[in-house]
Amino acid sequence: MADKIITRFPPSPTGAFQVGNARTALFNYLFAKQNSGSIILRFEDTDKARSTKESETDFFEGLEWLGLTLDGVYRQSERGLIYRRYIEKMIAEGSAYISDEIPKETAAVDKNRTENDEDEEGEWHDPLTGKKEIVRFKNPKKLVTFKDEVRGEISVDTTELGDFIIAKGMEEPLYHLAVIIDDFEMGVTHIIRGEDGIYNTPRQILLQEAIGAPRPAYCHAPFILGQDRKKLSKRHGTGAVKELREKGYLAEALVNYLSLLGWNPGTEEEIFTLEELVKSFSFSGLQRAPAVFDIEKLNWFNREHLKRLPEETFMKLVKKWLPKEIQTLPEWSEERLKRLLPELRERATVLKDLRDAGAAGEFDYFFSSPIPDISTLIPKDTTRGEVIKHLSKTEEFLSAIPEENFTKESIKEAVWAYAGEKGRGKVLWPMRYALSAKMKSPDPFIIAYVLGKTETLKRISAARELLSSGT
RNA sequence: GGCCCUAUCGUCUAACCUGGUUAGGACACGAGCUUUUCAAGCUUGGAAUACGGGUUCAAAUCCCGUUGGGGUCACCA
Repeated sequence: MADKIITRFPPSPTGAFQVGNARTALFNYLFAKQNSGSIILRFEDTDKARSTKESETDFFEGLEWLGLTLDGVYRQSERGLIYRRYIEKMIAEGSAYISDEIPKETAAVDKNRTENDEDEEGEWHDPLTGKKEIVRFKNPKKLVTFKDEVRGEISVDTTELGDFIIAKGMEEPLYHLAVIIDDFEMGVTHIIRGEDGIYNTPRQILLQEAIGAPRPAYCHAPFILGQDRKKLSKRHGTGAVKELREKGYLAEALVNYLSLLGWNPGTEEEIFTLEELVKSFSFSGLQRAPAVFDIEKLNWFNREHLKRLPEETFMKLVKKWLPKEIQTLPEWSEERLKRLLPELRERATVLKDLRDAGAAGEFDYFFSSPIPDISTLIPKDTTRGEVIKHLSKTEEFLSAIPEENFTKESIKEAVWAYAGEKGRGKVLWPMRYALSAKMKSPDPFIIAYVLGKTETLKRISAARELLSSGT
């Protein structure tokens, strides 16, 4: 009987939730769910100086938004007593010892280290380091061989590591120690992380062996890089999950795209829901080389997922993203908005496009009568008299359509033959412009349908009268 | 820099393990069609096995080297 599969997502809350984090969380989630297991969220906040609550919040919100529900939350900062137990035991058993070495005197150095720059080179030293009980690991200095699900067998000689430091105090373990104690205590069976974890693995294995913990399975996924082939960061402008959310990307789209960065399902399918990914995910589809994040492809995924949204869901999003001002326009109505939905869905890449276009007045004419410009109403090579005639003909055709059958198709059908005969530009341009007063817009049939029969006729006749009496 | 990993269109990738494909798909890009306009849509085109050596009847595929890229070398995580 196999043990329950348990994976974990262990971010250090020292910065924003990045897409790289998101993908790691996603893979852990997929693998756990696929095997009816669970996934733990563990904040690795043992570095008190750099950990922040804001960062934690960003991770929580991002994870929730993506729909990755985790099965438990831990903070290493709250587990001091647990670590003490292990550290004391290791010392008692002789696998660790207190080093009386004097701390490095580094307080004055690196003071001008750049803020907020995670890629900064060079060592960082804790200026506050005082006299503490530095605990070192008694390194057995041997060759450690482990299996990585992506790269196969990896062997590393741990001699060079020396008696590395594992704790700054009895309740202050360093990363490696805290990790293996937590993974052991939490029953973690599979460790899926970024490829930077590869070289952490041997020393963690040494530590596991020292405390008698079983060895979990390891899987190291390649990194996600920016267009410059450097690790994705704020510098690229696309790294933060929160930013993508604020631009109106769909969580489904991001999840889908991220899943395909560094992994492939072995088929030519590309559109997946989270549930489908849970079914399809496998370590064997993981790549070995890093992948470059391409916002254009994400855009495509977003459009695809936008198309697939149920109407009610899309309607809610539209109401949320459309500027409030539009919703106070004189002719605003939900029915009209509902008829407009297909058009909005087709034109938007991200939801923010709706907000921007709305703020730019692109949709105003759907909810308030526009004032057309007389000369623009008249196409080239057309006389004012002709336009008046076409407009009144159009009115006549549309009037004949029963209210309940006033659809894009019937509207087009009603005027199409006449427009073909007289010249489409000469008939359709005035019609479209009379309805929208915009140089660019969807076609006149769609606008008329959205406006409804009454309003459409009203606007066309208004334009006609404007021409007849115009200056 | 030492050590490790890696290398197919601009990007994500299939084919590699178990040599024999017109090297396939998607994004992006070009062209055409359609269209009153703008989008969308449809059709279609260009685009890659990093380089150099081997092994073999045959190499994207196996081996070696070069080059490029990534990772890693903390009292950070």
